[in-house]
Amino acid sequence: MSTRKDSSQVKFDSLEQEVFLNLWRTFDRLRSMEDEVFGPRGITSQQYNVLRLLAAHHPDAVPTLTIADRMISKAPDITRMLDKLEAASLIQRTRPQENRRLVLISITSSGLGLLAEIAEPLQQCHTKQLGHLDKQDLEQLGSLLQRARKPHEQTKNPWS
Amino acid sequence: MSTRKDSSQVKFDSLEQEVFLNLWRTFDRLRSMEDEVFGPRGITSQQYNVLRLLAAHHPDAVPTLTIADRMISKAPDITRMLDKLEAASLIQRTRPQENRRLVLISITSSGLGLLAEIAEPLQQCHTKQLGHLDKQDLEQLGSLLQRARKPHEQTKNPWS
DNA sequence: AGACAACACTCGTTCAAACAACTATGCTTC
DNA sequence: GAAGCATAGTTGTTTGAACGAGTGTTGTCT
Repeated sequence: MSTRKDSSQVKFDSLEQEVFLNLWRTFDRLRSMEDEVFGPRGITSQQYNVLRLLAAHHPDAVPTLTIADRMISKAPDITRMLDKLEAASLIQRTRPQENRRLVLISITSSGLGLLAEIAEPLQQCHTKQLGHLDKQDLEQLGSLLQRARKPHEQTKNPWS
Repeated sequence: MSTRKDSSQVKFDSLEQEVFLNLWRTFDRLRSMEDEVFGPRGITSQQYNVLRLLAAHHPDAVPTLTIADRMISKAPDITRMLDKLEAASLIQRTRPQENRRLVLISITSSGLGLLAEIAEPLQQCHTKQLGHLDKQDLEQLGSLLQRARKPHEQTKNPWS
């Protein structure tokens, strides 16, 4: 049945499948570690990444759908996600006079404060996640991941 | 602000963070491709992996929580997930006389049929996902992913 | 034998994700 | 300058995930 070595208990149908399951498993483990940082602060990792994006543009504001495009994982319900961030006073929305279709989003000082507060424990988490790999391994892993998804990327996102 | 090269539009706080975001992004892209295979068949990728696990043990049955342990991504609500598979007649449950705490799960012939039916389009999907990488790249990526999560694995799962 | 702890799930509730249909605004073209 | 189309978000609804409290079963200890 399997074309792979039988020393493993799990049989994979192909090397590609095995790599994908490895990817899934590894992501799930590392994500659950991040969730332990974000959860107690009342935000999700997706929300955190919105805040980071807005902080990078601060003090400029960013249109709603531009945020959705730049999300790491695609977010079809960006509106409700921003609703929660606005309710928590971490972001604010404005409708510019010159184009009332747009809704511009900007981070508040509370949002910046939360980012500052979360920076250190998050960096500790990242070190715990991947600190056991050396620089060369990390760069190689990052490079392979980029090459793996390259044919499946949409145009003009900031993920080279 | 960034300790990394500024050629990229996105600033990363650390190499570890950059790799994690790469992992997330790549997983999200590849997963959405798989979902296109599973979605029309009415199952999720998690459900598919339960069926695969059961097929590997067939004709033996597997206790509910053993399945939950072996899932790729952890599944706290395994019961309701199995409910759906049972409602679709893909699995069946039995309570053994000798230990009525257990609920043993086994795959039905319908379940095996679905697996057989899905095998080819899924393999095509895997090839589309990662077929552009050669064998050496795939093995290296798989190996790096395993090493990345190694310190965070619970005991005795089948993921070496 | 009865109490109690451990085990294996199950159920209730709340919360987020997904997809599609809809509203509001601006642009174009005749 | 009204009709039609494109743009930019929003809302409705359905579905799945998450967390914890609760139920039935068995083993253990005195």
